[in-house]
Amino acid sequence: MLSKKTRYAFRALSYLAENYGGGPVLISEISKEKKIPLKFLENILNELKKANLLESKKGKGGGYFLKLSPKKINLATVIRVINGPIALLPCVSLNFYEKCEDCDEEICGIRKVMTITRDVTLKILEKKTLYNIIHASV
Amino acid sequence: MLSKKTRYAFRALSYLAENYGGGPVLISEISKEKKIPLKFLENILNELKKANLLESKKGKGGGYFLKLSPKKINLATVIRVINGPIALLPCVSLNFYEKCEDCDEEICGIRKVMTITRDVTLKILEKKTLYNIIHASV
DNA sequence: TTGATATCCTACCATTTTAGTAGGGGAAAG
DNA sequence: CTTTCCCCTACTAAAATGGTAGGATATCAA
Ligand code: FES
Ligand code: FES
Repeated sequence: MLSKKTRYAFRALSYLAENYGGGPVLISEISKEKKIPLKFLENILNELKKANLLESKKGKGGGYFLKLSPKKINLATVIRVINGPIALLPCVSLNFYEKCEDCDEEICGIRKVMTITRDVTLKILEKKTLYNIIHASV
Repeated sequence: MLSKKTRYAFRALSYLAENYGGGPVLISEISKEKKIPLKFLENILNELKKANLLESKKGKGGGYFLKLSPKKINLATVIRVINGPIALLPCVSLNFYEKCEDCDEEICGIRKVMTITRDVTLKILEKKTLYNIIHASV
């Protein structure tokens, strides 16, 4: 399951997506509007910024805004930044690969199934963007 | 990601699947053969038993064995027993549903995408069985 | 150039989950 | 009636989760 933090990230990004092109949005506004603890949200937005999904401006008139168009930010990217691996096993992860101890990848049947699972999951999560989730006719 | 415990469960079940029909298998044998800490494995097998996937016999000649044929135990079931929900969000889970606070399910775009994701994932995990993972031509 | 505004950064903290360990109780076979 | 083996409760260390606190730093505007 995705962490609460990741769900917060999606909610915040939805808000920013809705305001795309409208200048910087205050953390405090997002916090209030989307009911996300302010200091926790601060942290989340900063991580998204470091991952190059957001930009920010300090001082009066400052705030956060999307660096890319909502159509160009897919859900897989967001999950990877905030939540970590999407695959169900480390030995199957594209971005966070780790070898399984005591298990031979060549013949491992569990791994094969999890690879298929990862592929179908990614096919959706990489295709769906912030634009899709704010214009939710799926 | 699946917990280490879940991976242990799969390994243990694979072993039991390979020995299906051959009488009870000792915990200590599985532990040794699959390199799983014995006392931890004890715990895992017991949970699988309570979930009606395994049966056990005490005393000499005892041990654990599959209650059903390997073709009848699918991976989704095992994951649910040991790991919990398969869906990425509680509001999308079929077996562990919980409402999301501060979010309207009717219009929530995130939920819609996660529902699709859950469906394709389940389609695989419910179809693939222990039999598939021990005869791993996928 | 100074003050107000807002993000940035470091560190801390409580609670829960994970990954085990320890030790004995109790059924069954022989 | 003893050995074998599962069953059960309780404990624990370490990590992850879900936050808070407080100040540093950048920017704008009077
Ligand atoms: S190689 Fe990763 S589970 Fe077997
Ligand atoms: S309803 Fe669950 S994320 Fe919106």
